[in-house]
Amino acid sequence: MSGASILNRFIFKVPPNLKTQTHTHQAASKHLVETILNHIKADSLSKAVSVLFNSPFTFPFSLYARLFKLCSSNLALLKLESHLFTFNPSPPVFLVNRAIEAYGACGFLNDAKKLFGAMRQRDGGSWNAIIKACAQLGSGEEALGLFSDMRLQGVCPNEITLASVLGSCGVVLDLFVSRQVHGLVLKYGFYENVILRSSLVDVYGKCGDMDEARRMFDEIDCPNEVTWNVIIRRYLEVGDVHEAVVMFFKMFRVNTRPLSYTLSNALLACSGLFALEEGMQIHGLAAKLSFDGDAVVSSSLIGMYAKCGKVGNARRIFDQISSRDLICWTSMVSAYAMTGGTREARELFNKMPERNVVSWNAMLAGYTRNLQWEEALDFVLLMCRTAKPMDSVTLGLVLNVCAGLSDLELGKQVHGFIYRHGIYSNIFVGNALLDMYGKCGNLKSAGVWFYQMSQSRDCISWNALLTSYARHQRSEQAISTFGEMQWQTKPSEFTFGTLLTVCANIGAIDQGKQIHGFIVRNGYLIDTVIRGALVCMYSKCHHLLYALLIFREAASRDLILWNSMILGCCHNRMGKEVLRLFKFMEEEGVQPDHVTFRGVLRACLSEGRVKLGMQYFDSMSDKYYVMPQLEHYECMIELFCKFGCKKELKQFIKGMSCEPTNPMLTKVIDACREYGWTRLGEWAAERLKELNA
DNA sequence: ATAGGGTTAG
Repeated sequence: MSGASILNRFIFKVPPNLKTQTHTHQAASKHLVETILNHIKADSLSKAVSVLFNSPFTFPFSLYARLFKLCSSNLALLKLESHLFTFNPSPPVFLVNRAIEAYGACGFLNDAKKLFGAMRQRDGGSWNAIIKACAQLGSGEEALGLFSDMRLQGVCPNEITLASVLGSCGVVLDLFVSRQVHGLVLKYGFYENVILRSSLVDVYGKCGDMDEARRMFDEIDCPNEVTWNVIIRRYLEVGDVHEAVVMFFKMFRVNTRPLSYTLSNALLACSGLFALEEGMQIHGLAAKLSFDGDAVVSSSLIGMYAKCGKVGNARRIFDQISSRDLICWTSMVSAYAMTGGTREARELFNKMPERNVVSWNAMLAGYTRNLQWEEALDFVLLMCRTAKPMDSVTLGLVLNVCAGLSDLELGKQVHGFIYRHGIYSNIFVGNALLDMYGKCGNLKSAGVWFYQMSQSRDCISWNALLTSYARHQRSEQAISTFGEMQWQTKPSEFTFGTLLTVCANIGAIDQGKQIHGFIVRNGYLIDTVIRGALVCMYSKCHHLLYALLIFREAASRDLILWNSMILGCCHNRMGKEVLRLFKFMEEEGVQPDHVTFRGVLRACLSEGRVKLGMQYFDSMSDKYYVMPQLEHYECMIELFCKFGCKKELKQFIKGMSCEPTNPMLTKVIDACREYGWTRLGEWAAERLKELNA
């Protein structure tokens, strides 16, 4: 559509001379202005413009100006502009400025630029209009270039210019240029302007310099609601979620009414902290300030409650929204999907009045989050069949599905698609691709791809590579990757969990200790995952005392940590310790699982406690509702064989709820030969023959 | 006549 507006202007014949306009025209014009105004009032802009367009004479400039401000569609804008120029070959500069602004607001940067370029006379407003259009349509460099042209031509920037220029700095993210513009704000004496000061807070924050942003903020005497919104949003974006919440409550203390978006940002911060209590407090404040039913606030409330696991609350909010938009619906679908309720999510998804990529992604993310790979694949196929638009998030999720299904072929196809569409520079997609190759066991492709994304790696990329090595027994490579990683990025808690497990698997006590030291020296938080991995590493390396020490230091112990300690003792043949630990665990009220019982039964085996072993085995299903698995049956059979308990063995193996396996029967046959239990031995041999027939 | 901020999905 570029150039259409210019063309339009020349297609029209020479405009009639205004002086020849008759009185009847003027009367008709007056009537038509009323009609147009009525259409504007009734929100039917296209009708208003149509009436104007079909009138063979000009209208008051103020009417054109008003319509330019309202114009939201390309078609209406074209008509408006061509009508204006048809009857007014050189309209006043301010009106052309309005036209440029209108093109900018509609996203037609090319038309805005052409109009600006064709102007014979310009004022500061023309420059402001074009700079703003460039800044808001993401052409920050161009906006800054225009600003420099403007100054070269001797046009003096005013406050409005500098506001747009700061907007461009926020697009370009250049701290150096931002400081220069900051200097201009001071030089021209606009420093008392709250909008410019807020923009400075905004720009420094966007460039990631929160210290400078905060200094700017603190210098403002009367920050308004936008200023507060900016500082809270920026803290949220740089990940200082805590400060975001603190600032939010500070805003209340100075009696500033928050914007709906500010409530949203504060709620987002709470979601990041899983801070249900603060979130509910904000919910209360929102209600008091009569924001209930507001779509923006409600969407964020739904997100916050879902993140904190309270889907019921989220649903109640959803039901109370006065007019639900697409985002409300998507938030609710996502709330169900992310808390395990993919069925409810799908039902709601099917009922949505309209959907966009985000809605489809939210649903797909639900399936992948809950490891429902088949459902996820069906959903992707549905998206393909119905030609739904996809974006980089969709593709990342599709790669997760490939990884979950270990479907290397499908993964390669997606890789091809990504390559053809040039989306590979997206870090999320890049990492998903790396993860896919790693999980599918194609370490060579993972390595090649990792090399190719060398310009754009982050911590997640390194972790993905490290985990692939760890998972496929390339322990030394995993450890050396950790060394290389530190040249490019800071390791995360996740990295240590994987690395310590690697050290545990190969008994690399020296490296394990080094990593432990690294964690402590660099002040990382030892969460339950790292603690469990440390316990596991030290006990697998036969440093049981260290393991116990770390276990004891834990403020709270979850099932995983108990299991690590129990299995660690098992590994060191400390059966008595295992049985004691299990008693303590029961006392703390932690529910054991099948892993716990693997340790407990192994302890009974090493301690020769046949009776106790039987009691624990029975208690699994009777008391703890843990289904015995093959490993538990195997352990019991070994227990009976080792200690020569013929009667118990016979009763156990014949009463099993599953068929005895090959190794189980072999073990029984060996035992029978050793103890001379001929009949049981014959029975077992017979079963083994049947099994292998 | 013209300025700043901003909700959802991984």
